[in-house]
Amino acid sequence: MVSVDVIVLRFDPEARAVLVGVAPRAQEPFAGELALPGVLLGRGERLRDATTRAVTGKLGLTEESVTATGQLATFDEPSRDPRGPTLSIALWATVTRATGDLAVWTRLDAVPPLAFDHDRIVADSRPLLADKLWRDVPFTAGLLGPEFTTAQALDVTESLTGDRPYPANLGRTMDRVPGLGRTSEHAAALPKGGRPPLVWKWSSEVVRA
Amino acid sequence: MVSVDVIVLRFDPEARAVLVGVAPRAQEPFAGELALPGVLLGRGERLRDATTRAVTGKLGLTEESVTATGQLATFDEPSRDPRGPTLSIALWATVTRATGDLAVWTRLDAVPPLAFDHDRIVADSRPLLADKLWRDVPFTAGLLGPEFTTAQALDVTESLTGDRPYPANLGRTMDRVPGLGRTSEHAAALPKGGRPPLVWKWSSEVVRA
DNA sequence: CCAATAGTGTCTATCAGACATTATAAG
DNA sequence: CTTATAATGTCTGATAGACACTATTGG
Repeated sequence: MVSVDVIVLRFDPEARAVLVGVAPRAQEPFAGELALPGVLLGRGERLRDATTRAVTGKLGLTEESVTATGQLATFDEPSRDPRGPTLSIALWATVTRATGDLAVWTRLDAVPPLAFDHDRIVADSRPLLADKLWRDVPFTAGLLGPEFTTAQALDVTESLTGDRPYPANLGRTMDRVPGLGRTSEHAAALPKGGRPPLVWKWSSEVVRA
Repeated sequence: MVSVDVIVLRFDPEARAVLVGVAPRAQEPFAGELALPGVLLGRGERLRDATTRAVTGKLGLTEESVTATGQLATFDEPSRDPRGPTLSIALWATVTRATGDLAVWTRLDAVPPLAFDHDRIVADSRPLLADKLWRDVPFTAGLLGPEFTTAQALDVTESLTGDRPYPANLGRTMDRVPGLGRTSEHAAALPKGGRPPLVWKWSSEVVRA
C-alpha cells in the first residue's frame, strides 16, 4: 500500500504569503479533520499522475491549474495510518487559482494540526521547499507564475525561508537564476501610493505562455 | 509492488577511491547480470530494515558492517521491471569491509552497465551523493569511518565530486564540519616516503567507538 | 642530497549581508 | 510636502579558489 501525499502550494498576492491547500477528510479514519490531499497509488501509475489526481480529486482544482510537481521524501513509519502499515511518498505541487476550488488555504507558516502524520510531513518538508526557491527553476516558476514583481518575490522568500531578504540582495540572487530577467516594465500603481515595483519575467524556454 | 534498491558505498584506502557494491543477479529477469542489491519491501517493513536486508542478503555483508543509511529518490518508470510496474525507492548505505563479502566492487566513477534501470539510478544519484559529503554528517562519518587522514579525505572528495580540492581548502571545509576535529597524531609512514598525513577524528557523539 | 608526499600561509575573486540614499507614487 | 513603497550604490565580512612555500619522511 503506497499513498501519495501532496503539499500543494500557491502564492496569494493579496495575503502576500505562500498558502498550503488542505481539505477535510470525507471518510474514516480522521473523517472531518484537515489533511493533505492524498491518494493511493494505482498499479503502474506515475507519481506525477497520482499527484494531479490528488489535487483535482481532493481539492477540486483543475488539471491545468497544476503548474509543476516534484518529489520530497518518503515516510515509512508503520503506524502512520491506523488502517495498517502504508508507505507515504510526499510530493509538492505548485498551482494557480482555479474555479471549483474546495480547498482550505492556510499560510505555510501557520498550518493547523492535520490528520495522520501530515504535521510531520509538512514540518520535514519545509526546509526542503525553502531550499528549492531560486535554485529549482520549475518550482520557482510554478510558484510565482510567468511574471511577478520584486515585492512578490520578497513575500514568497519570506514565506518559505522565514525571513525577508534585503531587496538589493534578492535582486542579485534573481539575476543569477537561469531564464529569469528584469524587465523595464513597472507594475500597476499601489492602492496606498508608493513607487510601483519592477516586473520580472521568465524566458519562453522556462514557462509556456 | 515496491522495491528498495541500494547504492552501497565503501571507501577503499588501497584503491584510493569510493567503491560501489553490486552483485550478479541470481534469478530472472537479468539473471547473471550485475545489479544494485535490491529487495521487495515487506508489508510494514521499515526502509532502513529493507536496506540492511538487501545489503546482507544480496552482497553477503554482515548487519554490523552497515554504518549508515538514507534516502535518495523514488523511480516510477512503469517499464523499469519487465515483470510489471514496480516502484523503486533508491537508498544509500555506507559499509565497512566484512568477511563473507560476495559483492563485486566497482569504482563509483566507472560503474559497469547494470540490470533494470539501475544505470539511471546510479547516474541520477551521483550528484545527490556528492552533495552529502561534508554536509550530511552520518553519511560522511559512515563512509570515512571513525578516523582517517587528510589524504583519504582528498581521495573520497575526488571520487564523489570528480575533482580534487586543494588540501588547504579541504582542511577549512573539514574544520567547519560539526563533530570533526584535527588531532595531533600522524598516520604511519608511507611505503614510498613522504610526510605522514594528519589524522582526523569524529567526536564521540557522532560515531560509536 | 633528492624524490615523494603532506601541511600551511596568504593573495584574490566572489558572494552574502547590511544599510543609507535616491526614486516614484498617492493624498 | 508628507507618507508609503521600491530600487540602487556601496561598504563589510565570509567563503571559495588558487598557489607558493615549508615540513617530514625514505632512499
